[in-house]
Amino acid sequence: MSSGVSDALSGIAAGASAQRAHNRLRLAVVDRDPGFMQVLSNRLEALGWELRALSSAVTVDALVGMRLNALVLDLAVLGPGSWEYLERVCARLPGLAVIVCTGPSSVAQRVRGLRLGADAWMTKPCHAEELICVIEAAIRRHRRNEMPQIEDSTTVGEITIRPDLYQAYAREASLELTAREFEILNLLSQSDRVLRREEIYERVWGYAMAHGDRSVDVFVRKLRQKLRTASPAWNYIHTHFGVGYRFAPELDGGESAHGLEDEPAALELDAGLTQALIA
Amino acid sequence: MSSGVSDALSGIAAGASAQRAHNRLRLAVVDRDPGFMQVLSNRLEALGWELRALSSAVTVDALVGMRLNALVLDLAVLGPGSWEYLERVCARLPGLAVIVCTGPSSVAQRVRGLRLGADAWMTKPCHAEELICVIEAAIRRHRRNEMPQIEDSTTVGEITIRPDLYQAYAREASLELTAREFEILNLLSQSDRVLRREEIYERVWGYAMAHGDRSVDVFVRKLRQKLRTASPAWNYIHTHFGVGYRFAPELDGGESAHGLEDEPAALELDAGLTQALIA
DNA sequence: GACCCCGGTTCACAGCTTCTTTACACGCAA
DNA sequence: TTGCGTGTAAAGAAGCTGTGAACCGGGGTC
Repeated sequence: MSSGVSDALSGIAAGASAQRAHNRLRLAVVDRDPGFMQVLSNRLEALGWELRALSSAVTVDALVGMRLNALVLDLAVLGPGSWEYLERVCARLPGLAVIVCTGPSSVAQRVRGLRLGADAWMTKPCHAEELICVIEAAIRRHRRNEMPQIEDSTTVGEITIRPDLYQAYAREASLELTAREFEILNLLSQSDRVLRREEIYERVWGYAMAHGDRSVDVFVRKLRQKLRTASPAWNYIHTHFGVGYRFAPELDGGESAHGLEDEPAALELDAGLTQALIA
Repeated sequence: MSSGVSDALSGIAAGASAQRAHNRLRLAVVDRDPGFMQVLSNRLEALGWELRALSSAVTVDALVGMRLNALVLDLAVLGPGSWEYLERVCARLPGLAVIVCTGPSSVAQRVRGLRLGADAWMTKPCHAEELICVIEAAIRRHRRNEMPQIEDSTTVGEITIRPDLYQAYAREASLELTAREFEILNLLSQSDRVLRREEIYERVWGYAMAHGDRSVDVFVRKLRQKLRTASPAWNYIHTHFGVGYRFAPELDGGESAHGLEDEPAALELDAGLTQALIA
């Protein structure tokens, strides 16, 4: 185990760069029209996007692995079961921009597709430029979501969280968190409310949590363990039975377990709310 | 409303209704086609949306004041300067879903509109159902981003309900409600009318109540118990024999006997009964 | 190429909280 | 008074979470 901050740096850098590779937009297109793909490919290359051309449907899990920003589907290529496929993709990857781009269709079909979770419907033949704009419009909103990434280091209780180093510290000593542990701690620490497991999973893993998955619980256990050894007098992660977890530094002995007055977080929250309402 | 308790009551009623209004989606449409508006209006009313029909452009500040979820624009109505208007709206309200719904257009125009920040482009004439789906898709995406879903904490009587913490408080002390208890209290507190058991069950459990199930009664008992110990002077949950429960904070000693307060309740009861009999 | 290390995932079980069910007493309306 | 609906209490069932350990796969090392 390394004791200094410096050792942690190298490992962190790797993790961070992997994360930052997100700057290039990643797009997958399931289509079989070579001309269409060619035009699209040229245009996207000029824009610096990463294009993945697929001539047939891949498993949803494979899509998860691709870490896409957007997906363009030609339902005709998928054949029967295309609706089901569309639904599964949208359910599993709620943060993914899904655009259906296919031949002539009825209103009912378009309604169905949009209701299943597609973000937009383009009718072929269509201009590549327009399709790209539609994709951009869909991604634009998803992107804003990832904006509130606070890069400043914050201190809560005895713990200092440093997003720039992908690590947390207690009295100068690293907690030796793994990348995923850190992401969860960071997420929790940025929210004063109770976070449901599904919420945590979706924001950290990037896709929907499978029913019955207990990964979040296991990571919370590991986090608690490391937090306890680093800062034994404090209690950071609180369980809300039947709901999820909430982050709030509390001194162990102090019976401030439940109440509003001793929670500075509550005040901050209210301030945020009124601010939001004014705006 | 009678005096004394009335102050609290009116304030509460206002708070509750404001809360409820938040749940309804608010949409503004700038268009001059009466037939189109009529169809849309009918459909949206069935969905419970709040529609604001505008026959000409309003100032951006006015739009801000409307607290919309979505805006549908016919560029033709706006006339010259429509692009500029679109751009200003999108820049000022990044969280607003903006859909352009207008007559035939060129690819260049559509590209321009989307680039300026519109979320989707529909070409008239179009089917109302499809337009609604497109609006829904745009809102859906925006919603996901606005993570800190505005969950106001409300205070009724001596009780403060905090959805962000899944908990209720009385004089700074937690009521120690379980998740389900909280959900029921939260539901009741958001409605000032009598709620039938079936209604409560369906909205909290998510499926129909089995005949003879008494879970709701049991939970109401637990809630009353916790409310009583936390706030003994008040009465919050009222039983309407043969119908269901109604939430309304009332001071215990105050003999609500003198009419004004009981009258509306009686009326509601009758309404509920006839409704039940019809169903 | 074989091996090891590490982080992440899955599994099983214990302990506990919560929910449901059931039974009986009480009160309201006819 | 009678019948039905509601309040109350408690026990059993069901579900949730904490925890330790085994398993698996990728990446680096020898």
